[in-house]
Amino acid sequence: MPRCTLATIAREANVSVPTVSKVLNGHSDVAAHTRAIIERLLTEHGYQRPRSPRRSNRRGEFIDLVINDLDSNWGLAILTGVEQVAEEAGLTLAVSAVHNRASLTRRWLQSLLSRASQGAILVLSDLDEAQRAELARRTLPFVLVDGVSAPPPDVPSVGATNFAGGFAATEHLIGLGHTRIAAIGGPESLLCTRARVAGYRSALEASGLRAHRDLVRYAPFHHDGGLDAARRLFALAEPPTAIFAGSDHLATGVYSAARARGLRIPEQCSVVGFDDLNFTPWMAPALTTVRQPLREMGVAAARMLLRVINGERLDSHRIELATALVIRESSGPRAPH
Amino acid sequence: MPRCTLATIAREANVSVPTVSKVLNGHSDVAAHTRAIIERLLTEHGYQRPRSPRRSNRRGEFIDLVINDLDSNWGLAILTGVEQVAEEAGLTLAVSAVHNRASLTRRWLQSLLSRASQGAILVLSDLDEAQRAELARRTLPFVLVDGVSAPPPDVPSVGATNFAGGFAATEHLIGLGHTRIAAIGGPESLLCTRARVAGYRSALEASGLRAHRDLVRYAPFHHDGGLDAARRLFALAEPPTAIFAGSDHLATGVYSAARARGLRIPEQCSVVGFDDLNFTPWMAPALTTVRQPLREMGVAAARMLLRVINGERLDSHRIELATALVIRESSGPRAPH
DNA sequence: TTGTAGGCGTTATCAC
DNA sequence: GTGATAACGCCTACAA
Repeated sequence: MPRCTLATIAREANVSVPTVSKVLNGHSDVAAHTRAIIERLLTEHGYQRPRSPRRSNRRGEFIDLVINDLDSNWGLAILTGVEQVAEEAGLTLAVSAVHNRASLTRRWLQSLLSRASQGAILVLSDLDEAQRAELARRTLPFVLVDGVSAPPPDVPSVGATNFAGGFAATEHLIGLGHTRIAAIGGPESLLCTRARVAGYRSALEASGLRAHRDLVRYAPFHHDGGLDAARRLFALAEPPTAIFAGSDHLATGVYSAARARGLRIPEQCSVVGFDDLNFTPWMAPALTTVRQPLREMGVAAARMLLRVINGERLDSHRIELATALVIRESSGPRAPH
Repeated sequence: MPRCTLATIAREANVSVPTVSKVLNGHSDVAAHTRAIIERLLTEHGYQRPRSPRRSNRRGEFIDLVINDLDSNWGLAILTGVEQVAEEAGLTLAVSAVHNRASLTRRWLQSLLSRASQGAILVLSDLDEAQRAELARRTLPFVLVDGVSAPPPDVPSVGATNFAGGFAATEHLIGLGHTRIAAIGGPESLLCTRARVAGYRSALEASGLRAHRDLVRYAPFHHDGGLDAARRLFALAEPPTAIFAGSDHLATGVYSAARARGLRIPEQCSVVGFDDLNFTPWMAPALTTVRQPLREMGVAAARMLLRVINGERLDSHRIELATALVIRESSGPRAPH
């Protein structure tokens, strides 16, 4: 059987070859109906582009940024970095949020395909196999930032040294004399959460301590998540004397829970956060936290994307930027009990 | 002689009517040579468009958001609101930052014109006369959010009740017994700053107090701006017992200055901020501030833009959303001195 | 009837 | 030559 070419598809779809080419390249001048038929045929035949890309499509001057959730000022720092690089490269940045909703992801992908985007950066959101295949057919490059799950080795991705961050935070607390140290991670499904908690466990084990099951919690990345988890921790028969929160927003919840229970930070409970968002120095007490270079992560992801777009080789498909413990006032020696 | 129509031109140029139409509307898919011929004929015949414009150019599916400075999480809330509306309307949102630089503004405008943007929302940034004219020629609508200067009456704009906010904040402090109340505004050139400070003055006057010159300062909207201004205020022979800061970020600077001088908030100095960003409840003490519905402002601006794009009439060219004083812990009665 | 948008084929061209 | 793509302009449908 001969290799499937555009001509094959065109014949079956009763259109001209250029029309198929247009669908493949996301041009807008194809009727939605026609496009659907052609896309189906392309999938059915498992069409593969020739490896050496043809005269490359220098059409739109866009790149896309998809952030799962724009509401947290977490994403802003990344956005800022991406915007800067896009601006320098003379590319327009299209921003969207998908709020963990599959329908929005599909919609975004659809709009991306019918536009002339050169590539996409996905933050804390992920695509399923079919969606990846669709992008691959179009040879639309994408880069993951803090992907949901471990990305396939051939997908470029950017992250922070979450494991090392979790380790450093916990080690710091151990060094202050704490032995009952709790962890509140973000959603358990997230790669970054798992790495941070793994770092936490590892630090405990390295000191001969054990992570008691009750002391590890998972909660959504916001104040109320932290509040709720910390409440339960404080209600334990043997409450922790220190808490490693997997994000600064979670840490604000821990503060609220401590305050509600009349616990003073750090005298009665030390707290360490993660992210180092810009308000942490002004919290009271100022939050000890693991700094994550979010803006730089955005810059790195955007530069990576540009390299892929320009057909340059990546030195590495995975970049992890260093985290650093920032010690402020919310962590202190364990109180003699 | 019959009136000159596109058909006349088309016949003479040996092209179809749609092709002439495309030249007239600046579409790109006409060869330069053909376009030149047609443009010459159009000029020679003195072609006039009919007065009632036909279905106008529904070109790209974009709208643009230009934020002067993305770095502050101030803009994030607005961005979120705009994104939501754009998504609902099936439009892609292009985001850029211009950092108060004229060159970047020019570049952005250039890219906007060469793209297929349907319109733009400008946040805390402004266009000069020529730039406005350029947009008008293309009939590209735009909406201002918190414009730099008072917008011309025919330009749609969205803001908050800054005057009322400044008034409420100051009245609150007066009610607590303060008489030496300082204000730290943002940059003096900004409309929102002037309105907030005017509200402050007005409240003082309404209570028979006077705004001493030394007690009104202007500083850039960030921590260090507030720190610097507050330092100078505390160094006065008669320092203020309360400070109204024109933004929450400025207020964080006031906190730092107070701490550095050993002043307790609110016992020795009350502080009121402006914006109610998401971290203010976790500051210590929790910041009393004037809430500004930033997200809703983004929504309102985007909806306004859509109406203009669709040729609908606006009920009003100026929308001001209400501010509200949120009393927390950073404001308290004047200490007996 | 005039003008416009969308859709798609024709042609030229390019890389192999 | 062959596969794929960019450029261009006509046809059709439709809106005023």
